[in-house]
Amino acid sequence: MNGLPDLSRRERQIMSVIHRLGRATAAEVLGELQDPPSYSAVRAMLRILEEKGQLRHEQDGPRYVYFTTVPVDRAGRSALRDVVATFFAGSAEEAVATLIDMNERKLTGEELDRLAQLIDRAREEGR
Amino acid sequence: MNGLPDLSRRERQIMSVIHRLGRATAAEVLGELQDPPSYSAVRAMLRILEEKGQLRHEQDGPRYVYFTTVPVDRAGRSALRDVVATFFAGSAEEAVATLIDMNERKLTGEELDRLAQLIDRAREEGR
DNA sequence: GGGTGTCTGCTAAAAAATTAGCACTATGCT
DNA sequence: AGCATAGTGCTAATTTTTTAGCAGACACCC
Repeated sequence: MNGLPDLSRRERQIMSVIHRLGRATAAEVLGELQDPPSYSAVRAMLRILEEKGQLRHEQDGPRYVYFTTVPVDRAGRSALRDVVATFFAGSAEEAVATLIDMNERKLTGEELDRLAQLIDRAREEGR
Repeated sequence: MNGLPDLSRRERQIMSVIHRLGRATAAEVLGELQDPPSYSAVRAMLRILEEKGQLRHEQDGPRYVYFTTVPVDRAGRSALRDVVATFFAGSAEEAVATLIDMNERKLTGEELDRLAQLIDRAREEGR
């Protein structure tokens, strides 16, 4: 039922940071963490996440730059699927409605136009 | 940045189950878990989650029925906010588009109609 | 009445996560 | 050359999670 592999607390925090940033060094990850642990701790986590196949790294000069193995859009879908299943009784409609409601003031006219178009297209697909 | 309190792995699994079910006994939670630990383990988790203020319980005859302190819709919003921030660079539009895309075949005409209406209304609000 | 099943309370053990620290290398700078 | 800085590799210790197990209460059924 759960698409994401079971990660521990810090592991998830760190994955979240790297998904946000795209790529990141240990120092950068550290900088993003709210209750920063030691540099060492972060490096250890990165190493473990790499062992678990969640991350990979490239050498950039003297340092490692980490990036996720699963591309962000795929991970995003997976995360949405979980949220919908857990909190919205599997109803994508409810989730979308909530998202729109939450962001009413933030969504621009253009964005809303594009979404309207998207819905139109979905309606046609479903015939 | 993260709305949900930091829970451990099993703790999150269990919270997820209870959010799905609404209310649940230890046995019911156990039944929902994919790689079921012992009954005892589940009970311990429930107790800890209650200590942490995530759950509360009522007595139902001889047994405890647990439910979350944060209502599911509020927790759902929080979860969506996190997902949008982490995987969609903060763009609600992208998240909505992805949700619709993921569910094109699943969303009924009626659901799409309601969403279209919702978007119309949001457009009017934003003026 | 006695046995059986299902619950809680509690405590202790095992496993996993998380952190810290030291040694070593490369790089850049003066 | 010599020094400071910023990295990695590795190992060990600490802390938190996670699990198991036993004892007692309560209900139910034969």
